[in-house]
Amino acid sequence: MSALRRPTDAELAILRVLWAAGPSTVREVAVELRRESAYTTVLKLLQIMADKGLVRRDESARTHVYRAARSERATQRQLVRDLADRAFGGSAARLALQALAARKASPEELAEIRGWLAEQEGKREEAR
Amino acid sequence: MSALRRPTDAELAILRVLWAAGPSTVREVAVELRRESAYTTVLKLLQIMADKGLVRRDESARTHVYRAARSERATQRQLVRDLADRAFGGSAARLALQALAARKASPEELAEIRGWLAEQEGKREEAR
DNA sequence: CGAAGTCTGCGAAGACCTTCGCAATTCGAA
DNA sequence: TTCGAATTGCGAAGGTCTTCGCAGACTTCG
Repeated sequence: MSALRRPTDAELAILRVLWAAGPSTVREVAVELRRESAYTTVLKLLQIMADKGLVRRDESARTHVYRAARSERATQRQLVRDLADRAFGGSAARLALQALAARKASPEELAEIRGWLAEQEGKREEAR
Repeated sequence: MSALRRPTDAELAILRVLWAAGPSTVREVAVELRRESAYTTVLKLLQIMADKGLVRRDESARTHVYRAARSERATQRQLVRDLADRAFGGSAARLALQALAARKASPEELAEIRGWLAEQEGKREEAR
């Protein structure tokens, strides 16, 4: 149970399915990834992920049901922190700036960022 | 020469040294990473990285000198895009927001973000 | 009941990553 | 020139990741 390691690529692909679809059987996940992986590959990965603690397994029925152990949010944060440490000297803000420069943001996303900035302003006001 | 793969952890650690120190010998890199890797490990990694095209090797002297093939900026962008694709549905802006939420930004960094937002405003004005 | 289909567990193969010891070569100093 | 130190190249070992075939158990349906 090495809970601290970041999910691998294949694991993340499976987690994405689980986050989007909720608790799922092996078959459901495999169907969602059909072009990418054979059924037994998905099964094996889910078993390994259960060992690692990345997913929880409900074995009450013959056909097991898996769900993500951590939320998409929490996992994203972990990945962001990890990347910030490995490639941005620990600065998540510099990572954010590179992200903004790397790809165009939609107007909605820009609005969200503006909102977040305004929130920070508010906090600074309070702190005076 | 599989130029498209992202650098591994150990490779990134070496690249960080090369970006910070400029072109360096194996020994210089190894000294910088002394607690983490033996000399021959660094050597082997640099050789592999040269094969992959991650670093360039100057062999004109007996002691070879290595330098990063791509800038820190460009590599950061690649990593950000990669993470956006793997964990944020391709949206770099959502990645940026998670990054901002994940760790406190310094006032300077906040100012940079404000500046970037202002720049976006300018572009939208022009587009009218 | 019996056949066909589905599911899990097992094990193994191949790819990559990271590590490092050892041998051969070269350089520099005594 | 000869010896010791430094450097490169080689190859192998051990780990993880990803893949999948196959066997055995269970279910369903005719």
